[in-house]
Amino acid sequence: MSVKLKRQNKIKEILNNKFISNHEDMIKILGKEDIHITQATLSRDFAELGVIRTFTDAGTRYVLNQYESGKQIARLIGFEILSVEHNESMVVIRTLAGRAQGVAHYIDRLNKQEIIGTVGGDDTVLIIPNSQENVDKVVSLIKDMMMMPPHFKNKHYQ
Amino acid sequence: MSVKLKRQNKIKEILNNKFISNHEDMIKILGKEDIHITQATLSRDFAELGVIRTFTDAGTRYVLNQYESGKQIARLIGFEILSVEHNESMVVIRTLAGRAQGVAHYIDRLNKQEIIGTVGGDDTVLIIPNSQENVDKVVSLIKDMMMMPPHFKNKHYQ
DNA sequence: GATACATATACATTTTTCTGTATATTTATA
DNA sequence: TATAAATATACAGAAAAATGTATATGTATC
Repeated sequence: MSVKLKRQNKIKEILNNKFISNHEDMIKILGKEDIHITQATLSRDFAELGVIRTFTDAGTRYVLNQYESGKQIARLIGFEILSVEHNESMVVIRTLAGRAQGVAHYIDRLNKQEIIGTVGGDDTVLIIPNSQENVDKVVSLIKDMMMMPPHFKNKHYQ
Repeated sequence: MSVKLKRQNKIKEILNNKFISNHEDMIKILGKEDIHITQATLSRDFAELGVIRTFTDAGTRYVLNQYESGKQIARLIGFEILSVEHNESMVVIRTLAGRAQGVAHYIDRLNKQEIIGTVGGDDTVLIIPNSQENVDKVVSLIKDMMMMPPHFKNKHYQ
């Protein structure tokens, strides 16, 4: 696993510093760094890292997507959350110190109709449901999010 | 893995809502929820979750440690970081949107002598080394941090 | 300090994840 | 839209992680 971790970090570095327009290019560059993988593995790495294709004047370029982080974050977000509680009108999440904004951001991006907004402090996230009736629904949403299975399929870098 | 994830989330919930003073209690409560594990596995779960013992008037109590998050976060950090660059005097980390404060916080807590401070915005962390001479050292530190292997030993919940 | 109680860990096995091969599917180009 | 090029995925084997058993180590109590 540490092998995979190192490889994926190297891939990020290369994406940031070189103009990569297809899998083969990346595989060659990795090869020069003594990292030998097949196109299939790279395809999976791109998916996990949330790599996307952009279309520039100079042609197709693969880059990291700052917003869709792949599913790695989904797997780990549960670890950031310490508790989920609520009263009649809102849901309060306690997180590890310093991680509330990241969690709030992630929840925002779920774009759930039942959530009209979130506020993240240092270790607390406040979630405002769109109605008192939906408080329970929102709690379930959050808990599902925490449990989200790490299995991840490729489906076009989505 | 999803099994482990669910179990660990349940463990967190129980720690938040019950007074757990030893492994056996937790194992029994999990059993009622149809989660059957041995003491050895619980010991490992506690370690991974960063559970600590506190000493209250009512006796020993196991709780989540908001500051020492176990090593799960170490694994997460690498995925949050998109790039690490520097100039003569400082190091700049780009992160996934909304995750810079979490990364900055984590770096702060490494308590490295070579780092005199960090500032986290939304997707950018600025790291101030204690001297221009140490810029490279700090970059290495960050890269090592990203690669940190997820293997984790128990050593008294440290 | 000896004994009992509680927690951590070495080792072997089971389960899950990772990877390559082969191939299907998708995307680009004529 | 036919062909070629590029990427994704099913499947099987390899590698790594998770778990239980047995036991060692650590902690509390007398």
